[in-house]
Amino acid sequence: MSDAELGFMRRFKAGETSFAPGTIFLNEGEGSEFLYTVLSGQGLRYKLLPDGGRQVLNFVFPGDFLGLQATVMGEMKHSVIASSQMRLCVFRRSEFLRLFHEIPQRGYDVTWVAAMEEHFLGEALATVGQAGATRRVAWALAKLFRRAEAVGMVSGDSCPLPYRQRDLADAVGLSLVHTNKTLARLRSLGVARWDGGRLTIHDFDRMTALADLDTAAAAPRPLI
Amino acid sequence: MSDAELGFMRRFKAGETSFAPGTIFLNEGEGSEFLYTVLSGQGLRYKLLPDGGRQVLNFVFPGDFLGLQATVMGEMKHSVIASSQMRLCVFRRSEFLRLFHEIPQRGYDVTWVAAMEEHFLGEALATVGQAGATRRVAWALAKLFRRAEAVGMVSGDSCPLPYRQRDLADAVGLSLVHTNKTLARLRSLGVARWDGGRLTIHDFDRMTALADLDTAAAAPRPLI
DNA sequence: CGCACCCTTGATATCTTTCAAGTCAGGTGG
DNA sequence: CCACCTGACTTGAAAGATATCAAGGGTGCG
Repeated sequence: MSDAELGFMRRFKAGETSFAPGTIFLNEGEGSEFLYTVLSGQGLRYKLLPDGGRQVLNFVFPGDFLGLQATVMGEMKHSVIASSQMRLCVFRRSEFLRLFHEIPQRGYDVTWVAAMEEHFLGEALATVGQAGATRRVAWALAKLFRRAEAVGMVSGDSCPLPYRQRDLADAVGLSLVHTNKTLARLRSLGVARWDGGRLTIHDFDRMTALADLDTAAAAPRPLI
Repeated sequence: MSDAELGFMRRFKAGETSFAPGTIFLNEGEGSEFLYTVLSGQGLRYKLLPDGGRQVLNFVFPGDFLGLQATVMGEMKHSVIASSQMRLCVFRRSEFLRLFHEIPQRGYDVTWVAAMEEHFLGEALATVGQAGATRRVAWALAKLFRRAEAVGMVSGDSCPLPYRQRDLADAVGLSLVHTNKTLARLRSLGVARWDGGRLTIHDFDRMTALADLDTAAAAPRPLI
């Protein structure tokens, strides 16, 4: 880091914070004084629908950058909830515009992150819009596993997965019951199992085949 | 525009170009030497699936910024096709990083656009994932009308809509047949009709109610 | 012990897809 | 001008996938 960068970051960073599981710390429709980078723990981005439904937009992992929408568009367009204990690095929204002026390379990195998020949502939309239940669920589990892998949370063939079946169902656009039955099918096929807060992939090749994903690992993410 | 901005833009802009309906000018999996801003005409962003399916990610309107992914991630993650005759402003990818250094405000605008796109895809995902057929189609038509409105393409209660029913079906994740029947239902309800390349909204209130959208107009978009 | 919350499973209802035809308009060649 | 073709739109009927309803089982916790 250059001196300019260090100087800016000192002003930009407001501190660190921690949230307990179940805490909603960014709220759809509200602004936020802060931006966050996830240091540890996992959560969910989601939207509530007027009719009571919920769509999970993405699973939040360490390294994720949260609150950009509130910063550039004035208010959050989705909410974020902690699913496990989360530790976050806190930044001042008020300094955000200056980031582009003082350390342009970091501004570019923010754009990179936003483009990556856009890419992910496009893939999610294609999966939810076009795939049947098995592929949707397999895709979501494979994605989750890959992301866990990218941040070193995998040990052996399993990783922590502190979510509920309801969360997965709301992510892939299936009912809870059907999601449960689809998970049971994957389990009985010997492809993957999800027990006691951990996801285990027994046959990664078959999993990615079901998910229709290429076998490339997740791209590294710039730190913000 | 400041002098710095003008000087940069002169280097950044490579010219203008035009594509005939049916031309695929950005291709999933390929890089692109250029970035584009749409001057006129309409198109589609879409992804092809290995099994032959297609997901339309968004409808392309004047003012849209295309090719960001190829620039920041090395290759396009979706394709773009012209649905009507399109005129585009062409920029050199090679100068893109310098944009952040030389005119940071424009760098911020790029981030704004990316965040907006992310917001749209989130809303699309929520609609496709949670809503039934009528709401999905009503949502898409209402969105299209709003976007046309924002760029002055609406006259009276109708706007041009140079797409096929298949395009809409692939956008909302329904079969062509079911999309057709849903359109017929909206027509017989007197809410909207889509004929001869034009969309007419007879009852905008009922339309937005069906679509579950708020009544706010689309936000203005920075020019790039 | 009883309550909550989550996961699981079977049966039934609903929605959506698929299949199969048929219409209609524009374009082309005789 | 007409026969023919193609692509897009339309419609009905049957098949298939998913949602909803209902109920039981497990676990942690007050």
